[in-house]
Amino acid sequence: MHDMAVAEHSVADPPNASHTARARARAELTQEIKAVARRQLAESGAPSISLRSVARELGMVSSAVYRYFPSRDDLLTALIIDAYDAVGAAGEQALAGSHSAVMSRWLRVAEAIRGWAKANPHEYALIYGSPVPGYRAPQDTIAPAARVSLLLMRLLVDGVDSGEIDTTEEAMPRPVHADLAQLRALAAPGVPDVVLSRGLAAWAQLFGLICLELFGHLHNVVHDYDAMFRHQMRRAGQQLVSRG
Amino acid sequence: MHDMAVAEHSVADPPNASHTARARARAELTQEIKAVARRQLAESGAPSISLRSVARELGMVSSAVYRYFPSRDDLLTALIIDAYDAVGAAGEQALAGSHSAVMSRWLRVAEAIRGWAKANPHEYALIYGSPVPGYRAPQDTIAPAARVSLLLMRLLVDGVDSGEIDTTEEAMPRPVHADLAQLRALAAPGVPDVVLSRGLAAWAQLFGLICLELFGHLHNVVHDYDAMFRHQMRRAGQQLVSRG
DNA sequence: TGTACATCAGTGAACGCGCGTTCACTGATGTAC
DNA sequence: TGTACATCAGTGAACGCGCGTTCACTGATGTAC
Repeated sequence: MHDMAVAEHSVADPPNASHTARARARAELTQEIKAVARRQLAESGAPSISLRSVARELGMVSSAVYRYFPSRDDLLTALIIDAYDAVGAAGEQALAGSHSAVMSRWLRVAEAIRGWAKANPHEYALIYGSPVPGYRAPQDTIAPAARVSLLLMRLLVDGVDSGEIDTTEEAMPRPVHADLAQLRALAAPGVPDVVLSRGLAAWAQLFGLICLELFGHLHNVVHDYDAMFRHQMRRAGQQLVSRG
Repeated sequence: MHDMAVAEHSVADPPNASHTARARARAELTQEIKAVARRQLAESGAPSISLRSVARELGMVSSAVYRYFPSRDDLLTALIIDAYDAVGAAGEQALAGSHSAVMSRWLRVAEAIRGWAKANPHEYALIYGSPVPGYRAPQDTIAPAARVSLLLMRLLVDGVDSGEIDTTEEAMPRPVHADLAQLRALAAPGVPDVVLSRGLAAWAQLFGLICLELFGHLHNVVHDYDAMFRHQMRRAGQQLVSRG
């Protein structure tokens, strides 16, 4: 996993301390601290994660945690990066070794993302819900955050290449075209505006539906969430593949 | 406005104290407390709203606030209700006296909701973002929360009545049909499953896009948010009106 | 293999802060006769 | 219109709590010769 990359380096590391007992202990405790923080996150949300309570739960004194994370924000950052990596991994695993139709791959990714979200609602909220007040995300979070979006981009590229995705052009407002052109250059070579636009629509629908479900806005409206989600994503997939 | 209804009654009211100086002062201070809390919400998010700091800013002692709100949670509830009412009002105002095509009404509502969200991002986050940890929404919030959704329902009913919305039936999984039937009975008489399903899709896309934008997930991807939103909502509107 | 020194992990006490909520109280505003 | 009593708004002090962060320290683990 990418888990440790940032955390390990968040406090100065000895240059070649890869396999000493100390280094192993350090790596393990770093993971344990994150695990405890994640448990507290799952129990009562991001704002109530505190270094002191994490330390307490680990049976160490609060100042000791500062050997591993220089501040509370750095611990939060590590959790955020892990969460992004976890959704990304969940999505990637759903597609692993699968070269089936774009439509069925889309459904698999969508289900995987929702599955992860339902299993880790507070982690989902941490990255896709309201930003934690006072917290400024550092650069380190950008790459992990992009990981899951790249899945959709790859799907679009593949679908266009294989001809599964309808690429009939449509009129596009100039500023929209400008943004889409930049996105194409960055991550989706050969995917025309229409398809990118439909991709964003599908994306918004996917995350919108998950947010509505997770945050309770479909309470008393939807009861069989699984069925509704699958049905909506099937529709979204159809509209992603063929013209609207 | 519906603003005061709940707050006023959150602490026992004198039976016929409608126009005494005391009652007016009470109503005004209730509003002032909410206004200050809203400002603090806008500045640093829901978790950092505190009765003490509100009291401080109003130049009163912290315990005095308890004459108006029996607890911090009740103040939060009042803010949530006000926020729901505000989006609802924004949407309703966008449609006031308009009997134009469903498509243009949809666009107007969508723009109004996004406009309100951009003007009041923390209030938006308060109601549509991650739930405030430890806070349990009381029954009072249900009706105001539904207000804005009823707008879409009315739109669907009107569109079906006028024939603007395509109602060609489609296969629908049984559990999905069950949920939609109940929704129809509750708030959208005469609107067939297909249309309700497309309505939910449009809804998810609308809120999904706003969340993605507001919470920073389109950073460096979209630059002209206004144009992109309008374009996406136009597409969503088309798919709402005619079969997918 | 052994010793001297440097690095690191964890301790314990402290600083300064803010929070929600309760309670007995004073003084002003309202009500009933 | 005037008085006696009840209700209410706001005060000030207190309880008990948790938080992030710093700092000088001890003792263990590592490194270089």
